Amino acid sequence: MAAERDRSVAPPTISEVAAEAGVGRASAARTLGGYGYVSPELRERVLSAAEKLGYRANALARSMSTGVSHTLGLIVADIGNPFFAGVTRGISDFSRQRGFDTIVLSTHEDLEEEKAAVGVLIDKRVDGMIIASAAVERDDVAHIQDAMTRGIPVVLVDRAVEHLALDSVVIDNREASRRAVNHLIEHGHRRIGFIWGPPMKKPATTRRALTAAAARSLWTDGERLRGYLDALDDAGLPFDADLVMTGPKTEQNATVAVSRMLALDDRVTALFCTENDALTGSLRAVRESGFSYPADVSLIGFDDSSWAAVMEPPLTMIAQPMLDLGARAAETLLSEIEGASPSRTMHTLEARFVERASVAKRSR
Amino acid sequence: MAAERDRSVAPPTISEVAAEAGVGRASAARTLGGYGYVSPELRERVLSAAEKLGYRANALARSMSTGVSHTLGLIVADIGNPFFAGVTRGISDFSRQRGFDTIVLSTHEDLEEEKAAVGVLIDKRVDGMIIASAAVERDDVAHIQDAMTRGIPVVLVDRAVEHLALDSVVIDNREASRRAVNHLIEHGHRRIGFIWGPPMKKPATTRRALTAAAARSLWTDGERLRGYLDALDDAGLPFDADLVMTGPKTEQNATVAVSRMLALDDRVTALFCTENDALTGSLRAVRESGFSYPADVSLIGFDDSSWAAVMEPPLTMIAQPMLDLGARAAETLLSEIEGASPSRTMHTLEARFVERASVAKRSR
DNA sequence: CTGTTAGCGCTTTCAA
DNA sequence: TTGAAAGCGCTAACAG
Repeated sequence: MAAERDRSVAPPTISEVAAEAGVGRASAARTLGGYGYVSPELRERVLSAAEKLGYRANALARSMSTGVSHTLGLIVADIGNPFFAGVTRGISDFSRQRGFDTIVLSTHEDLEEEKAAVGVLIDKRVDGMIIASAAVERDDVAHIQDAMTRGIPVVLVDRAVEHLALDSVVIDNREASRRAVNHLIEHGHRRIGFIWGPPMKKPATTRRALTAAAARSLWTDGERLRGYLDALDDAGLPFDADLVMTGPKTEQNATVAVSRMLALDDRVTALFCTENDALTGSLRAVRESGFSYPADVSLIGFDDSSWAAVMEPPLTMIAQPMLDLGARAAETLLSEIEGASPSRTMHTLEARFVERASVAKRSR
Repeated sequence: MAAERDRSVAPPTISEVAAEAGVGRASAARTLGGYGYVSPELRERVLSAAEKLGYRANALARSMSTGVSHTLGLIVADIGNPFFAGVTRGISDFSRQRGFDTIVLSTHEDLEEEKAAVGVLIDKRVDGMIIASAAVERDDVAHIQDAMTRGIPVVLVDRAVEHLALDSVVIDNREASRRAVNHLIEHGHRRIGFIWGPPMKKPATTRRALTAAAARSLWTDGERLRGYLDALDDAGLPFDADLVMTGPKTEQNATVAVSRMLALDDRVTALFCTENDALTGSLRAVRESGFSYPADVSLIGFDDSSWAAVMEPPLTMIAQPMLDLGARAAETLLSEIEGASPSRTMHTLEARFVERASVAKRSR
C-alpha cells in the first residue's frame, strides 16, 4: 500500500476524472492519454472534468506501463564548466522539443562517481544516456557496457572511448590541434609550448614516455597532444619534453609550467593551450614573466568565448560547436531510442579556427 | 499490459530474484529495499540471487508505491550560461550527496516555456523544484502557485518574485550594485553608465519611467538598477537617462549603447556592467571608440571569472557565490521536502567585491 | 465506440 | 520471521 505520500491532498487520478465525468476509466484514459477512439461527446465531458479537478497525468505510472520514461540521462565531468554547460544546453533544447527531459549528473572526472551515475540512471529507467566519459582503459568501461547490455542506448559526447563500440559525437581534436600548432609554425615559431598534456606523475623526459601517458589519458587530451606532435613532425621540428606541461590540470600549474618554459635559455615563443584554464594560467605566466603577447609570445587557445574576443589583443582560438555537439548527440540518441540500430561511428563535427591577433611572426 | 517495452531482455524483477532465491517476494523486497526484518540466512540467499541476475531496483516502481521520486526539478533561463551552470553544479553536488537527482530545464527566459516546464516536473512527480523564474507580475505566477498547491515544495534561486511567499536564495543585488557604483563615485566619477537596465520599448527619458519599467522587470535587474540609483542619491549626483541602457539585453546592443554614451559631449567616464555580456559588449565599445581603461573610462562588472582576472588590466568585479547559491537552495528545498515548513524568507548570501585594476581616478 | 480487467514492479499491511 | 495479497495510477488487450 502507498505510504509516505500525501504531503498534502493526493493528486486527482484518472479514475476520479472518469467518475466525475460519468464515464468508464478507459474512456477517460483514452482521451487524457491521447490514444484510441472516444466519441466527441465523452471526450468533452472527460476534458472538462479533468480541467475541473486539475488533473495532471502521473508520468511515473505511465512509464510503469509503457516502459518508456521520456527521460534522458546526461553524465559529464562538471556541469559548471562552460563547455559542458553549452553541450548540455544543446542536448536539452533538442530533446525537450521532442518531448524528452534530461537528468544531469556531474562526476567530477571521477570514474567511481561515473559508475554510480550510470547505476542511478539505470534505476530511474531513462530511455537513453549521453556520456562524456572519464573512462580510458578497457577495464574502465564495464558500467557502460552494463547499460548497453540492458538495452539502454548510450551515446558518447566530446570524448570517444577506444574500447567502446558506440556512437560518439566529437570534433577532430587531433586535426584541430595540428592546425593550430601548424599556424604557429607558419609564423616562424619553433619552440612551442603545449599546455596542457596528459597528467603524469613525473615529467616526461622522452617522447615515448609522453605518448605512452597520452594513451592512458582522456581521449581528448591524447588527441590534442598527437595533433601537436603531428604538426612538429610535419615541419621536421624536434620534440622537446620541456615544452609539454604534464602536471595536474589546474590554472595555477599552468602558470608555473609556462613560467618555467619562459625562463628556458632557448625559451618558448608560442603557446598552444588546450583548455580555458590552461589559457588563463598561461596568460598570467606571460605577464608575470614580464612578457607580452603576441610580441614576445604567441598564443592560441581552445574553446572560444566572448572574453577571448575582447582581450587586448583578441585571442586566436579554436571554437568547438558546443550546442551542436549536444544537439547532435541528442539526435543520435533519440533515433536509437526510436529503434534505429546504432551506427557505432564517430560523428565528427567541424571546429572553427578563429584567427584573431594573438599570433605574430617570431621576432627572436 | 505492458507494451512498447523489451527493447531487449526485460530487466530482472524482484519476483524473479525471489524465485531464484527460493523465498517469498516480500522477503526479497525487504532485503533489497533495505527495510523490515529478514533472517541473515534468507538475506544472504536473496543477495546472491540478485547479484547473479544483475538485479537493479526499478526506481519508477518504487516511486509509484512510496510516492517519493528522489528527483528534483531545476528550471533556469539558460543552462548554457556560466552563472546558471555554476548554480546548477552547486545544486547537483549537494542534492546528489543526499540521494537526489536533478532534471534540468532551460526556458530561454520565456514565461510560457517556464509554465510548461513546471507542468513537466509536476507530471514527473519531482519531490521539489528550484526555479530561477522569469515571472514578474502577479499574473505570471499561477504556475508556481499551482505546484505549491499540489504540495510540491518550491524554492526560488537567484531571482526573488515579489508576489510569491516562498523561500528564495539570492544575493543582495541592490547592495552589491550600490557598492560598486559608490566605489566609482569615490574615484571621482560623476558620469556613470549603467549597462544594462530593464529592457524598454523606447528609451526612458525620466527617472520615473525607468523605475516604473524596473518594477516590471526581472527582480535582479530592478534591484541592480535601484542600487545604482541609491549610490547616485547618496552622493547627490543627478540622474541622467542617457546613461542607462534600456534596450534588449545583447552584447551587441551593449556595444551600441556604450558607444553612444562615450560620444556624448559630457561623456561617461565609468561603466557599471550588470552581466557578462554587458561587460564584454562595453569593453568592445570602449576600444572601438578609441579609449582605453581605466585611463579613459573605469569599469566594474558582475559575475567574476578567471578571464576577468587575466584581462590587462584585470577587471574589478562583483563575484556571486554561484556554487553556494545552488547548494543553499538545494539544502533549503531538501529540508522542506523532509517536512520542514517553508520559512518563506529570502536567504541572502554574500557577494564579494573583487577590487582589481579597472577603476581609476577620474582624470577628466 | 466503450467498459472491464489484467498487469507494470514495487511497498506494506495483515496473517500465519 | 515470512508469505500472500492489495494497491500505487496508468495502459492496453479484450469483450461487448
